[in-house]
Amino acid sequence: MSNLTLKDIAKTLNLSITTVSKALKDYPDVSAKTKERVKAYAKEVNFTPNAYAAFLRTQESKIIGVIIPRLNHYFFSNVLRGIMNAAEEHNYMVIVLNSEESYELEQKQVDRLLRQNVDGILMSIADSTHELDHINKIIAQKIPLVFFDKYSKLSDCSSVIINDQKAAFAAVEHLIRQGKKNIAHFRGPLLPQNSIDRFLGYRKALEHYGLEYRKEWVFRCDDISSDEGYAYAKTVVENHPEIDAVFAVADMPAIGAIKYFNEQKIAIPEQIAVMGFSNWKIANLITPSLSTINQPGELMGQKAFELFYSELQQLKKGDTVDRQIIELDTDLIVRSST
Amino acid sequence: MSNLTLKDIAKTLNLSITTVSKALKDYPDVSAKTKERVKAYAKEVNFTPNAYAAFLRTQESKIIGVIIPRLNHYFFSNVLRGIMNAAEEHNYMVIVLNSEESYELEQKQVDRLLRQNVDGILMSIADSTHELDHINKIIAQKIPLVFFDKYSKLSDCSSVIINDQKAAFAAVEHLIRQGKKNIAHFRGPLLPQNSIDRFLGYRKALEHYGLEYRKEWVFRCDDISSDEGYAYAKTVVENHPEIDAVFAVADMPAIGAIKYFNEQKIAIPEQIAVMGFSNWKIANLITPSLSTINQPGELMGQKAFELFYSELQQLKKGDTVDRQIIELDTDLIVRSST
DNA sequence: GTTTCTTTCGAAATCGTTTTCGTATTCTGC
DNA sequence: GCAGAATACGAAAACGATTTCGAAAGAAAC
Repeated sequence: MSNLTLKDIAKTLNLSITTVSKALKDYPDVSAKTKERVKAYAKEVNFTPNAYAAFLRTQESKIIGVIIPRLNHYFFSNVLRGIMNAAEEHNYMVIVLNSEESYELEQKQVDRLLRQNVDGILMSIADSTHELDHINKIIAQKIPLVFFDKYSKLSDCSSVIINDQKAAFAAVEHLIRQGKKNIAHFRGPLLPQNSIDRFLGYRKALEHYGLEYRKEWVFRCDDISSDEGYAYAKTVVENHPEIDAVFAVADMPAIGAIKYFNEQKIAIPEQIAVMGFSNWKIANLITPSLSTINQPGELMGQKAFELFYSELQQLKKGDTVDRQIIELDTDLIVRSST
Repeated sequence: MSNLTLKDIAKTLNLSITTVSKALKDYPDVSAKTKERVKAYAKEVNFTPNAYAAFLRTQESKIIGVIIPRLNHYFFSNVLRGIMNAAEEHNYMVIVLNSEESYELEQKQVDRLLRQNVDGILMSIADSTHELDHINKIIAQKIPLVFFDKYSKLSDCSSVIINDQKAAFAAVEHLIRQGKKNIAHFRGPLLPQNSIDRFLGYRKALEHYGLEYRKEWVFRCDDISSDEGYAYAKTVVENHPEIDAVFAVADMPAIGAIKYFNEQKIAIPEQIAVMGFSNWKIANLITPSLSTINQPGELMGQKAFELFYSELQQLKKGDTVDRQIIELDTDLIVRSST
């Protein structure tokens, strides 16, 4: 019942362990008849080779590690789902670790995964990660590494990303086309590339449409929280009444802003329009529903796994791995807030 | 550099593999001097024993499996976080699998975990799970099993749960104390115990406060979605104008209802009050903010891991395991929707 | 000086699988 | 009937750590 071994099968079938193992793996030097017999019995008793013993020889754990900065974020949950479904198809297990956006924790989690001898690592870099020793350690060990969403421009690894700058441009362009002229930006923290790129997309759109960029209309959300959005919305209303639209780095600050505007009975989008980024589930549930940019989370996870898998195959063949960067399309989702 | 072994250490220190292994594990039959030498060197070269080789002897994988019905649910994300943090403290890795609320998939995932030789399984049963063969398989293999949130009344396992009935009672009691007399219930599907218990709590509260239970005021949300809440809110307004409060089985249907009431300019909570269940992040962000029952997700995850760990220790000592059921407290969160 | 007891170490078996290499048997062609 | 090739199987050595058991060396006791 509980986990029988090759030895057990060999004994009952009066064969050697070797032959049983080879029969199950379709080695050419086992007769068709014996193969049949072994496979039939193996299926009957529901035999599965012990993963740990197998590892000792093959050095393949059939496990990948995933490090994400935040567990309870809708977007990352979706990515995780995409990864897990793709992994399942290829019979891979997924160990999930959490960096909590902390550089130190991220280093530690990388170490844990390396110790576990995972076959590959998929990760989204923490906002606070400023050095890449741990990343280089992975690369040095020749373990496939794939970034998703938040990557490092400094190390050339396979990545699945979106074009944040282009997406932000589209978002702001939409606001402009709705007739908005004084568009504020609730930007993210200074470090992660996404936050920078979205800010650059904002600037680029203003420039492209001949609108003036004003530093005092940019507010920084370090935690990307709804509270920050709420607070800045208050600042906007009280100190910058000329502002007629807000483009936020993420849905959370946008929703916080909407909450404040709702409370103040400020008409959205007539008096002030609000644009988010990410298309969290919640975006469609608030009143007014939030216009935003859709990030394809599940697809991103799936592609990330596929990149890992292809790198692994190349490594096994001894080829040099060619690292790819896949840029996924985003969609402008227009709802009632713009 | 990359993963040296006991053999390597033994060679450089001119000791046997045995002695090195024992020194690292503080066996009494190694001299203090040798222990020092070995440990110092091991730390210097950052040695960590190969988990797979160790497993072959100890049969301990230091990995637990977690099966959750939905990955991108705020509540389960929080539970996962609690599990992962607790696991990390005890140097355990976590393999996460997804049942998508499907009985078939749940069975498959259990099989995968058993094949992986995890040291324990923590799971929340899928809504559609109606048989327990896979559960019994786990128990038969003497692998610690802990349920969280959604458990099975039929198999006695350690569980971490909330008292859904009591919590629902408190929610409805609150509505009654606010002066509401005609309280509808958007209940969940027929199968999972939570949904049943919340419904029973609703009935009990009505009964306790001398209000009539009316079957036609109970609406079933099979998907526990906001769309269902929205649709039923419409039904309520159009067909049951006497209803002055809604208690929903979860935040999602409650939010859907609020969306509809907002659109119809029905005053919340004056004309109709709305009560959710779970306290998702979103509950505090909509307008009006949603009163709800707080479920302590992270704590639940932490406790679930601890139950597993204590069962494991008992098993290792050869004791009979005593299975516990931990009931966590919920809080009534009163916001603007009631 | 002989015996007994500690202390400290190492040889070797083990976990379950994979894979190399060797051997026994049958088959082919002449 | 025989060399040579093809076919079918098994013995045994890995993989890396753990643990049992035995043995050497020194200390203690008489």
